[in-house]
Amino acid sequence: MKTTVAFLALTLLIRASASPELIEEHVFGGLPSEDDLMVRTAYVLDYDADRKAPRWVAYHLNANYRQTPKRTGKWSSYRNDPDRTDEPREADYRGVFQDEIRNYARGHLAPFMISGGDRDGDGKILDADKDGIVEAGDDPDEADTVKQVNFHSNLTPQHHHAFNGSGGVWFEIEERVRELQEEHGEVWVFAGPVFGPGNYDIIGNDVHVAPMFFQIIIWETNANEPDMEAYLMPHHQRDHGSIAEHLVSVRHIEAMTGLNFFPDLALGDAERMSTYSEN
DNA sequence: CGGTGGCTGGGG
DNA sequence: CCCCAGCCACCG
Repeated sequence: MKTTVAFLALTLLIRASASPELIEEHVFGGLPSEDDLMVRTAYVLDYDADRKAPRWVAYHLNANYRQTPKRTGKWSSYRNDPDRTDEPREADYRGVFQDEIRNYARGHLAPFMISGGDRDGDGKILDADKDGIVEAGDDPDEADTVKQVNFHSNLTPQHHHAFNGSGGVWFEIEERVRELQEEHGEVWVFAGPVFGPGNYDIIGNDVHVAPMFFQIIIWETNANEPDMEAYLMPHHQRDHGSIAEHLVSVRHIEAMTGLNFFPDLALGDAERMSTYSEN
């Protein structure tokens, strides 16, 4: 038993230490949980195999990373995660989108728009002219970064017309992320589903549909005073009003999810309890 | 399996 | 018009 625990601890340690600099970059203030970490070039997530969904995803975003190839062709294809076998698959979503009520599409948690930029520091990006074709001057080394963001482990069922698609509240929160990135230069984001006690809609082979989702957007005003907006959004609600109506405290999201945000930061109650307003 | 191309829809 | 979020059929 002791050796099993030691082995598990060692395994987690090795996984985490494989890319400590990426965890440091993407996960603001420390890991909210540490069950099944997956470290990718553009994002980090903690996977919940029982629900076939991430507990959370985290990413750092700046103007550089927004330089993605056009989302078309191979850059728009969803792919199976080569490092998992217990993730949702394309077949799990089959026919669901056509259902008027259960109009679920595959929604990115770490969005496509963060998957670009010069990550290896060679001065080149994948597709400067956004035509979707790798050509002379492009950096093919950045192709994996784009493909990773389209892995099924980073996708969950999201109601397209009421939530994920244009006009939906998730779509508008992602617009808010872009807006804050442009305003402050760089932001950090946590996003994920909220499962409480109770029953959930299930699609395909035991893929759980979250009844709510959260996003926390963080930026730095100075080294020790992060500013942030935390949102909690119902999944099935077409008329969602202003996104400001969904602002909550980080403590609220922690209570709903069991996660522990910013464990490495000495944040006072003011930061954790406040509800932040737009502008 | 990966790649191509055409489609829906809201908003600026 | 473009952007962004998605869908599907079809082909090698």
